[in-house]
Amino acid sequence: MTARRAPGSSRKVVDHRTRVGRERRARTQSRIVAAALQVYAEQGPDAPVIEDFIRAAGVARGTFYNYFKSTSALFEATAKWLEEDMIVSIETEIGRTKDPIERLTNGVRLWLLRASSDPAWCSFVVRNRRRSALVEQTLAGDLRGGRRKGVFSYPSIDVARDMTVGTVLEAMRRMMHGRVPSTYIDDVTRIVLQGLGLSNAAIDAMLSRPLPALQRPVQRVP
Amino acid sequence: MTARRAPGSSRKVVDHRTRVGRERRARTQSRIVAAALQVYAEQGPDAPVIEDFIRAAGVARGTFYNYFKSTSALFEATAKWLEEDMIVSIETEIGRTKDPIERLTNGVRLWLLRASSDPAWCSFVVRNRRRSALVEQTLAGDLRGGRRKGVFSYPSIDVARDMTVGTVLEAMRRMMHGRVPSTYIDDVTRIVLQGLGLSNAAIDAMLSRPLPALQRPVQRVP
Amino acid sequence: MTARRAPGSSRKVVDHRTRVGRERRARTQSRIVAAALQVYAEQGPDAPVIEDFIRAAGVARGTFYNYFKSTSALFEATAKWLEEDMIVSIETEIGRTKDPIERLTNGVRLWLLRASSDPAWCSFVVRNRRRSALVEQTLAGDLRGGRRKGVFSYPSIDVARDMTVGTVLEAMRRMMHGRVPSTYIDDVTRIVLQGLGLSNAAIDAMLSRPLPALQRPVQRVP
Amino acid sequence: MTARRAPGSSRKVVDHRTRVGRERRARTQSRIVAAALQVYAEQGPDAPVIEDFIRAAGVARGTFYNYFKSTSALFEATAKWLEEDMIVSIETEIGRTKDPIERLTNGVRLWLLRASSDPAWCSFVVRNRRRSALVEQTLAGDLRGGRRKGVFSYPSIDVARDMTVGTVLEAMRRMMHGRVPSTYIDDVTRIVLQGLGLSNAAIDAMLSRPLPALQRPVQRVP
DNA sequence: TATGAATGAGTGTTCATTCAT
DNA sequence: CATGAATGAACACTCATTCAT
Repeated sequence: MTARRAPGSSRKVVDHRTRVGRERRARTQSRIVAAALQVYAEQGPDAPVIEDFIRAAGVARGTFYNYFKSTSALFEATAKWLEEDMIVSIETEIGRTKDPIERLTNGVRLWLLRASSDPAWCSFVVRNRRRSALVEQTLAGDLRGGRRKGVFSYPSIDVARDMTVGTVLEAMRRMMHGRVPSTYIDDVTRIVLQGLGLSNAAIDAMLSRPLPALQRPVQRVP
Repeated sequence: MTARRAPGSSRKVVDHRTRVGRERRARTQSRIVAAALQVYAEQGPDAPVIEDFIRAAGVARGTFYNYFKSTSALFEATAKWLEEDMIVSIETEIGRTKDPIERLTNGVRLWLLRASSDPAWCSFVVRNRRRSALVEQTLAGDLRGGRRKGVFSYPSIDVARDMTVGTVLEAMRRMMHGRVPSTYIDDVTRIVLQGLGLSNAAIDAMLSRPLPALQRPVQRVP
Repeated sequence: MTARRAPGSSRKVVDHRTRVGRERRARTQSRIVAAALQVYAEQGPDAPVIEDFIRAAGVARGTFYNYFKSTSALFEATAKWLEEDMIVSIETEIGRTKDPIERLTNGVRLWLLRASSDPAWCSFVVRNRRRSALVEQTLAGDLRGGRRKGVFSYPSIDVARDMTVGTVLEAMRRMMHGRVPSTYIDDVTRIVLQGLGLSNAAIDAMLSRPLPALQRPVQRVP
Repeated sequence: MTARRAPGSSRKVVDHRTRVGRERRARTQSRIVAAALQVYAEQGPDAPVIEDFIRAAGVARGTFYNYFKSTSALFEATAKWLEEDMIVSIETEIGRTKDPIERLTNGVRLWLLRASSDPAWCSFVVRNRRRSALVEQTLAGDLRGGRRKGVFSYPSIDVARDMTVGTVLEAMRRMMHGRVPSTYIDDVTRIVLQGLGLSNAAIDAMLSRPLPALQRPVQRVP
């Protein structure tokens, strides 16, 4: 019996409209964030203006403000998405590993691998002042774990963290500005491990293990 | 009104005026640069506006443009002066030292000492994207020297430089955002030396040497 | 898909659809106008934006434009409906009365009564710059009638109208911004009548008569 | 001895510069406020946009914001200046008069005279929602005084005020939209006084007195 | 040379209106 | 018809730079 339902307002139609609308909405939002990532990568966090974002995303000014209350809201959203993406991209790989030394080694390698294969991501991370809390926690855990096992040796956890993060960031800066030799990623990893007090033999052993490939495509938007 | 001036006295007066004028000019320019350093330290390189500079320096808008063609010219001048100041401040101390390991050790220690005692300088250096060519050259020389002596051991000069600079910058960032323990500077130096392959005994020996004090006052303008 | 429809049944279905559609159409239009009245009352005639109207009415943006060509069309419609509503609400009561003094007295009283019991209406009327032609005509007729009977006495019809309308509007403004004593409505009526030249005795006589209640519910939409 | 004073920075010169600057500043501010009054008179308080103000004043956008932080700040300034101007213009005349009935009579007459001779002022006052506190106080004082003398008779001070203000505002609205007969101002005053309970004889006596001319030029800006 | 009033291009944000679904 | 995503003209406000005094 269809008489109950007012003509033109069937539930199916509404659902379809809602679904299509939501999909389009999600797609546009993704377009804007993806474009913003590129823009931020090229210009840094302060320089770009709205015009840059909407031109890159191919949307109208008004459309932008349908999705983000302000330019700083866009930056937050981009950074947030990036953080979540990092979690998925990297933690997926090293999540199965329990050995903190191996985790840290492969974490640094995969991080730099991504930086070299995804310049926009690399540039955004370098230029963005805020660091991901989750990454910090993971790193601190591995640093402590490696020390507890008697493999890492450093004056304080803060200093160990500063050396690791600082070196990786500086390496990313170098990648941003030109090509690096094919051994560069392993070289950086090696000097970080050396800074953490690993013996040469242990470093060689760690680096001889195969690096798990980043399984998920690098370019992806929510 | 020039009729008042006795014939023949013109040159003397001009000389006096010129001299006084030059001195005043230099003084005003210094005021602006010194104020700008504070402003950049507080706000970073992108945020401040002309109003901030002239308010901090206590000059009028027009006066500003008598000394600097544009705001970016002010930034250049500030960065240039800072670089020259660094050369004087640091190189003065380690210039007498010939041993590259000692030079690098004390260079890092003095650099961090200055960062902790001069927050404006620290903040400016961290936030400024450009690196001083002179510092890079000096550092590279010492890194190569230490390796030639068989004390440093690193995969490549680039990586050694990235680790050293990255660690120091990250340490400065930490200093910017809060207090650090009194051992922090030596801890950072220690992990850098460890990253460069120094043995623990050698590190202890280096750090037990007294640190030459920064002899010149830290706050000084051209 | 039209193949489903049995031959010959088309008209009936269309009729049903048309009727239901018309009813729904009228209902939606009423919803929008009623909501708009509230919005105008709260924010005045210039401040509200489309978003306010559609949120208050619970319809989509597109739906709004199915019923009103523009926002100013909505304002016109709201004002027009209000005028028609006033006619019904007030004229219904005093329409039976022939004595112009009694008509004017009760007109003012009922008008103020409505203003005090229907803040949205009051606010809209006060803030709306346009005056209803019908009210003006009715008022002018009663003012002339009262003078012809020798009861009203004023310098000119324009001035009499300005005093009456101005006083009532100012009273409404007062009601909008706070509470008034229970005698306020009769006090306002009294001073208007005094301004029109009525004797104290005549005023007392007029105000002692019972005020016919507003018979139709105040909140009603076309 | 002039040697103490640095060349080119003599006190006289500085003073002159300061004085000239201040004068220019005051002149520009006046230009903007005067132009704004015209604009508000033509368009009301909500409609005009920055463009209207700067075109009317003949200044650049930036100049506007050198003087007023926002458009609402301009409105406040204009209203404030107008209030102060009203005080000078009207109170100057009736300030000498002590009799509250005469004060109120001439106050209403002068007010309406100004309204008819200064359309911009009239329009601004009518369209501006805020009322001057000083005018309200003065009016209330006179209304109470007249009643104390047994000349005014009204149900309550609020109602007397509403009738007086409402009538005058409605009269001003009429003036805004077209010409009025030469007797109009006295007619309005007459009906207000009648509304306040004055006898016809007393009204005639009051209106037969000569009206003190507005002595200060009407168009003037701070 | 010092001053600060004036300038206008540039930018962020709003909002009425359109239109594909 | 109902929906709500997309649009872009319009607007408020900023700020580096110029220039008359």
